[in-house]
Amino acid sequence: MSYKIKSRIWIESKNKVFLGEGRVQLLKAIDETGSLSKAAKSLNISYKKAWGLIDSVNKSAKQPVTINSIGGKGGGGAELTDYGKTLVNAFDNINKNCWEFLDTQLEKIKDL
Amino acid sequence: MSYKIKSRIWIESKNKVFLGEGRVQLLKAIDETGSLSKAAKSLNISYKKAWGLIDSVNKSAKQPVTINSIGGKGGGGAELTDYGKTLVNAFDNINKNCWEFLDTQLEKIKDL
DNA sequence: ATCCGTTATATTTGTATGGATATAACGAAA
DNA sequence: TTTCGTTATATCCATACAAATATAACGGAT
Repeated sequence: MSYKIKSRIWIESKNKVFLGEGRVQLLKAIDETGSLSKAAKSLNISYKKAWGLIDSVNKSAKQPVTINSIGGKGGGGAELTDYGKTLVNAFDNINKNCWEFLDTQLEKIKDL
Repeated sequence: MSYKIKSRIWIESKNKVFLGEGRVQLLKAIDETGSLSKAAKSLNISYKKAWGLIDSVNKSAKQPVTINSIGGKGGGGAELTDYGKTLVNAFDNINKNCWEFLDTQLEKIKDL
């Protein structure tokens, strides 16, 4: 029975949360489904919460992270921009590196 | 206007939270004040919450982390064991290292 | 012109976490 | 044996956050 080190990391911009694990998960789901409502369903979160999250992301981002369209073919949709994909990849990379780093730190407590 | 990377880490044992930043803060306050109720006051949390936290810590720890006494001189009190001090130091060290590590990762997003 | 499924938004409802409060048990000291 | 301040515990209450619901706006396709 050994210990595990868990972590949550997030990026802040102007002292407000910009990107975290939940937001990145949502951005990935938007990329996969092409729609904010479908992405919310796939993550079992309410549309309202999902909308608030990407609204917040887009408002504090330097460039658009998603492009949301109302009406038209299929009623509209949402897509991840290239900039959004870059951010998602960068966050995932940092997060994965953090996990690996913390695994090395486990040595310090495994015998306590 | 640059980004900041924030983090919260915690240690789990048997899939339950064992030590996190809040618990470590509380353990430090117990060490400083000699009492659980005083420690709770100093952190502006309720006694109930504080009691639940250290009860949880002690229940999942391999050795006692605090020793709580009821009655007697001063009504009783709580003190951090040597084992508890070791845990607090180990957690603080890992947490600090994590912050430093994440600072190095900032480079990857600072131009995004 | 109508329909459709989506984004966008407000309002109401539900829930879970912590706070406030009350009280018992305890044991050394006076 | 009474006092004292603490730990331990239960119960009730408040408040913040998310869920559920409702509805408007939109624009391409039919």
